[in-house]
Amino acid sequence: MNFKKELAEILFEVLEGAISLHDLELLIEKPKNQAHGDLAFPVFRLAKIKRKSPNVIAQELREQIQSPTFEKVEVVGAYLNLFLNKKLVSEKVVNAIINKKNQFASQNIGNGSNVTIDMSSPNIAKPFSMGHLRSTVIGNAIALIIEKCGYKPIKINHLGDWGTQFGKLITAYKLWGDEEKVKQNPIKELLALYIKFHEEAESSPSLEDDGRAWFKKLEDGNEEALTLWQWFRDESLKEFSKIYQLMNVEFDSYAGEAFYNDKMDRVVQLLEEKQLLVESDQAQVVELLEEELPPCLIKKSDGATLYATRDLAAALYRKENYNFAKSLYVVGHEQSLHFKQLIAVLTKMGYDWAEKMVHVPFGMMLKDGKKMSTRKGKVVLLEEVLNESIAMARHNIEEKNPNLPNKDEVAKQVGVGAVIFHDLKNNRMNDIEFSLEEMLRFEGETGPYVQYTYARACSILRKGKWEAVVLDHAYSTSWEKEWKVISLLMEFSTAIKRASENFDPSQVAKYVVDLAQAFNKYYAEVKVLEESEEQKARLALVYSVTVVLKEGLRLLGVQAPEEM
RNA sequence: GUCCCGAUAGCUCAGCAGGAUAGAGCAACAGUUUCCUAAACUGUAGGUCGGAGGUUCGAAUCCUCUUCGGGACGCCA
Repeated sequence: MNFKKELAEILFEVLEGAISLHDLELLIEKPKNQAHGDLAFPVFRLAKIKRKSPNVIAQELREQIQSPTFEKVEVVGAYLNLFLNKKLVSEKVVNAIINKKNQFASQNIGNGSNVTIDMSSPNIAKPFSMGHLRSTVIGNAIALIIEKCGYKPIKINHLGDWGTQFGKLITAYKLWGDEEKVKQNPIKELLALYIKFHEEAESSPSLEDDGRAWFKKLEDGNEEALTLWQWFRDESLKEFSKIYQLMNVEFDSYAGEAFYNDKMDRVVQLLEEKQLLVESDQAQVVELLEEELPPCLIKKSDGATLYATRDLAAALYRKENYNFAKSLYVVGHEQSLHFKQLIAVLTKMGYDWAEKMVHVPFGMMLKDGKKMSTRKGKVVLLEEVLNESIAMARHNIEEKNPNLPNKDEVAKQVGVGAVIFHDLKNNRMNDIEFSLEEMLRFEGETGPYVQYTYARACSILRKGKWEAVVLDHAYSTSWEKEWKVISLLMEFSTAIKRASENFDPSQVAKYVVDLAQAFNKYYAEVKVLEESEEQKARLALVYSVTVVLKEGLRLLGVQAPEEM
């Protein structure tokens, strides 16, 4: 159902190859102004080749385009404006959706190949902050979108469960910790200890050395260190799983940094064999001079490993176990240097698959224009935000639809949907200033707006007793009033494809808002349930919209209640 | 200092494989419910697309320079 391609092929024939098929497809555009038709072809390029005025060329072309797909071809200046045959196209689209249901717009670009997605990755013993929300939500949406395009996503929660921070935490716990208090409120207590550590370290820098020493012990298998670490980890995971359940996110693997503890020797060995390891200030590094990057630190002067070491081990492990076609890292953009180094080192090691690794960066969640810092206790907790959002949704239901049967369930879907959608609707590179007010807005370009549109459409179908039978006959409508909605329905697969290629869920979020807006306008203009011979066609349109809105929201990780 | 991002309406942002008059939402103002859920819809107002050059028939979009904001730059992750 790609009419752009169809037009390109017609033009290619007519022009006898003056412009390649590929270029033609790029030149054909979708006019912003509906009065300019559904597709347009600017002929400037031809004017140069043919040495005729653009307007003359356009006039000539108009005569030569003969296809039932286009009901009208107009020339305006140097533009060829084409109008699709509304009846033919609309019925094609609507029937395709009725037949394929949620499989509509599914594609098989990926051919079932594996794509690993490193995402979420919260730090153990720290609260799940708004910052981690972004990686979780973006990663989850990318997984769903690429799956729709025929890839097999493998979601990996690369838990931050290893590193010097645990040495610091153990130090702090041994100095000031209270077992009972930690048991009662693990995350909160551990966070308090972590903050206290950094406060105290300001005046007594030797604490930092103690922290590093404890981490070294942990890495060397010291029993006391390991027991504490295991305890912190278990408690943290319990807390995290509550949030993941709330957001409906699941993982294929929880192999975090600690998982690679026994796999790092091999990396170091490989680097040595390839003579890439250099000593520098008692530390082991890989120089990246030709790449014009700073050196990548592999081992600290005390022999302990670093972030990069673990990520190298993880990359090797993932390649060997999942044989990925692509390996994505949904991690904040402040870490882009790290990933450049990582890929550079792997390339130096001779692994050509390093080029299949992609850092998918995103902007930061800011508070008062500044980065949030766990060390200074400047965090906003995701769980609190989600709960507030759910409460707000619940309040709205009480006000607007008090007879709704499953209020709590719907409040959860709407509240959580609002938070997720708010994160996904804009380009992921934009920094987001944290604002509860913004997040809890349920009007305009928001998740609840789209959900509400879906609920209204579902309501029409219920009352209109719509049954999705496969219809092989024509509808008695001209599809004039429906056209805006139809032309958007056609674009669903394009939006998905773009989102998948650019790892950019906001393409789908924007699409779904556009469709909801178009439908709401239609809803205000046309009374579907009024008896008319056009009703069957209109119900088919409403049904099509519900299918696409629901699927679009699903691809973002947002649920769609049928009533709200 | 080097590198990476960003700058479009009062606010939050679309548009950025160059195309026809730069679009939404929020906020403001004025309206719409005997009729499919008003979490909606309609209308008014709001802009030298940070600045300066360049490429082009055509630039918010591409190139160069520049200003401002954010981030990263070896023993944190």
